[in-house]
Amino acid sequence: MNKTYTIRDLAGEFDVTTRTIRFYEEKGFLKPERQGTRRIYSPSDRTRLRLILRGKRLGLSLDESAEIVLMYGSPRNNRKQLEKLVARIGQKQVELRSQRQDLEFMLLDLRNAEDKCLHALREMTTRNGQQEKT
Amino acid sequence: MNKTYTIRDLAGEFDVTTRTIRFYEEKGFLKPERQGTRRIYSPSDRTRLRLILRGKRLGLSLDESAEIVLMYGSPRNNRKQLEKLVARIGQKQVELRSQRQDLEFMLLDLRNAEDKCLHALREMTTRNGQQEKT
DNA sequence: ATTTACGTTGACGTAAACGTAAGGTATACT
DNA sequence: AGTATACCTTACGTTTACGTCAACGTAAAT
Repeated sequence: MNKTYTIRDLAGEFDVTTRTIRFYEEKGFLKPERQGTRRIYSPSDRTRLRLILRGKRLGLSLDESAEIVLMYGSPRNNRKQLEKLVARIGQKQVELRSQRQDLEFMLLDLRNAEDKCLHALREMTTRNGQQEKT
Repeated sequence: MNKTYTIRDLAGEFDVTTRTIRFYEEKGFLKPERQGTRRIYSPSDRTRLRLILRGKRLGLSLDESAEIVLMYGSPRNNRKQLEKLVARIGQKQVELRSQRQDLEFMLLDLRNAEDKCLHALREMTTRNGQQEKT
C-alpha cells in the first residue's frame, strides 16, 4: 500500500499554499508523478517537502535548503564527488552550530528580559497595589 | 571616553554594507547622532545593530528581529504593557525552542549523511583502492 | 445537466531587503 | 589649488519567494 498525496493534502499538512508547492516543483526541487495532468505525491516527495520547509524555518534560502536535502540522498558518486560532499556537509554543520550559538544567546537574552519585566511587575504590586501609570 | 563609530566602522566589523545600515535607520531601527550630516554611532547603537543582525542570522525578518531587540530595553511601562510584553517574550521563546528542535534534527540528519559518505568512501578504499567511477 | 470542488497552466503583481548608480558635500592630503 | 576619500541623499533596479487573478479541464454530487 504505497500511499500517495494530492497537492492539497500536502499543502494542508504543512500549512503552505498549493502555489508554494508548484513553485518548488518549478524550481526543480520536487518531481511528483502525474495522473493525467494532476500531481501525485509519494511519501518520499512528502519527506522532501517536509525537509525543505524545515530548512526554510531555520532561515535558509530555498536554494540552500534544497541543496541540503539533496545531501541526505544516498551517495552513489565517485570518490572525488563524495569527498566534496563530505566537505560541504562539514561546512553546513559548522554553520548550523554557529547558528545554534546565536539561538542560545538570544534565548538567554529573552530570559533576562523576561526576568526584568517580572521583577518590575512585582515591584509595582508590592509597592502600590493598583498603580497603572509610570 | 565614550567611543564612537563611523558607518564604515560598523559595516566593516559586522560585514554588511553601509547601505544596509542606512536602510535600517530608514526603517527606524537605528538613530545615530549626527555631526553635520555624518552619522556617529554610539556603543549602544553598535549593540543594537549587532543584535538585529543576530536575529537575521536566525532567519527572522528585519521587523521581527528589531522587535525582539526592543524587548531587551528596560521596561518602564505600565502594568498592562508589561504583561503584554511578558506574553510576547514568552511566545518568542516558544518559537525559538521549536527552531532549536529543527536545528538539532537537521544536525542529526547531516551527521547521518556524513556517516553514509564516509562509509561509502571506506568501502571504496578497502575493496578496490583507486576506483573512480561507479 | 449543472453546480461545486479541485485541479491545471500561464502571466502579471508584490513585499522585503537591500544593490547600484548619479550627483552633491566636506575633510584630508600633496 | 587640485585631487582623493569618505560621507551624504535620492531614486530607480534586482532578487527571492511566493500571491493573485484569468481561463480552462475534469469529475463527483445534486
